[in-house]
Amino acid sequence: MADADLKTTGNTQPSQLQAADYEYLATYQPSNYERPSVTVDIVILTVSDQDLKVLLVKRNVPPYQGLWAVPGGFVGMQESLDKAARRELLEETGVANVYLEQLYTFGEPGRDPRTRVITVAYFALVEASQVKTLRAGSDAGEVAWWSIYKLPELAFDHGQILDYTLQRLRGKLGYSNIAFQLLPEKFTLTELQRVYEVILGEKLDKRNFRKGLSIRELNRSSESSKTYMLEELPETRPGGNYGPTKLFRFIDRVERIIG
Amino acid sequence: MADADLKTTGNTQPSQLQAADYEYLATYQPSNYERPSVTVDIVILTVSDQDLKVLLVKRNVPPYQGLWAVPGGFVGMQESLDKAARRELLEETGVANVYLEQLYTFGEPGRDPRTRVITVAYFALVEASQVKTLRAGSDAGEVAWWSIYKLPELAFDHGQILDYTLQRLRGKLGYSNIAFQLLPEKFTLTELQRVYEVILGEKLDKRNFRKGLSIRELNRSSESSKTYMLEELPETRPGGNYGPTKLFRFIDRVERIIG
DNA sequence: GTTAAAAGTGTTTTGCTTACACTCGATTAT
DNA sequence: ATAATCGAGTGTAAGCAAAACACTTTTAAC
Repeated sequence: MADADLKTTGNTQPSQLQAADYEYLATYQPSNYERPSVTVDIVILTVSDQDLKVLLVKRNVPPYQGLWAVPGGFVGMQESLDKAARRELLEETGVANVYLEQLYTFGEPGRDPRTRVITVAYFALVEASQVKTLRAGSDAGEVAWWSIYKLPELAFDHGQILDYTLQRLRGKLGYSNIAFQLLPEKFTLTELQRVYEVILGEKLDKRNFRKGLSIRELNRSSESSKTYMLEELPETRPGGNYGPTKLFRFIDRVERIIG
Repeated sequence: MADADLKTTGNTQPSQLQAADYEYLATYQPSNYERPSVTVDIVILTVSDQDLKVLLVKRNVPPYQGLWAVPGGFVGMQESLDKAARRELLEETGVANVYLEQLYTFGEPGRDPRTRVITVAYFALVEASQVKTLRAGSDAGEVAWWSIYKLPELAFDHGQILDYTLQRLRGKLGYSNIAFQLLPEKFTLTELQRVYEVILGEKLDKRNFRKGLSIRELNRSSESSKTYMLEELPETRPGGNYGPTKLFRFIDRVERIIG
């Protein structure tokens, strides 16, 4: 083996062009080849009513008029893909600074009957409470949250996009803290467990679930060396007709944002 | 939770357009908005000389003339992304029917100094022995295999693409059979272990490694109910100045191909 | 004060992961 | 022909993580 302890290549984009490059650029004319359109589609997910919900818009123009679709739009010529995705997200839900991740790029010819459209699909995780107003874009009528397990008929290949999203999300639950993106700042452990259950589609054991969490408890704050995921808060939330429940906070609120 | 035992949505693209769609399509004219160029870049990986190698081409035209790059090319208007990737792969290496997977889409404005280029990156895994001839494309000079751990200076954001590839590949080693794509039909267990070691960048324990494999052994072929990953073959390969080594075969050679 | 509803809390068993060292078989050199 | 070399091949014990499993506590409503 070449070098046993190398982990990644660590390369970044060279910032300097060479002399010949400038010469060439001066004479470069964008060619007149036909080009596909490029869009971003955003699968916006939230957890509410003990269910995993996705934001869909009802198309009020052809093609697929009357069917529901994942919101999306064209990528601007000066706009990165991530930026385009954030812009669409903001336009639809009014939220910014939420978790956003590129999912997959769908580019079958014929996926849009009008013309060649390649779409870079993203998914976003938002807290239900953050979303105030749902605004429809120009070619959309209603906007609504649908259970990802009980979807209406979908336009384009958006059913496939949602399948893929659910697969990715389930996969990431196991080795990341992604679930916290779907909860408010303060939450109970039961609420956290519900998020996992709703995404995985199965009930989990309460005691085993809690064993897996690394929690910094209130009293013994001595061992400050360890790295915890959750922090117990001094506050509690009154239960309805039962006892109060402890509140927790996710410690590392960094890395919420990409792009 | 809405429905506990649902696993995925199971949606597929609706095949029928509606009456209004045809009406609309008849009058549809592709708009004159400016569009980005879309390319595919293929990270072609192989294992040889106990190292993980990537195929690079030396650019003989600007920009980044003289630097090395991952092979790639434009996506045809009637061509799916997977097809375009396979075409590029065939053009460079002469191989078909190998493992190919979409990696990520890179679309920062400015990643190509000429014009806006969005590239859908793929990676391919090939056996070293399958690749006969390396053919350079039109804007490339030399073609060569480089150790992914000792790379030359790279054009565009291709260093980032290779970083990402290695990350994905390492991740997939744990929960998939992807390593078999890098080996010939028949191989020894030590050869298999070398593939894992070269990708992970660390030595593995021989006995523990073998414990993790599920092998159908030659003699006790009674328990046919279990599902094995490897099959012991009656043949052996003569060792150099040591004893013969057993040969194995990967049982489920399906799913080699996507797209 | 009895009931209802959800919170909170440990132990045991089982399986997986890790660490670790010698013998076997064939070839090569003396 | 004998010894040295090289990699193949093989098992066990300890530690750790995962899974199964049930009762008590707290508050509000009646």
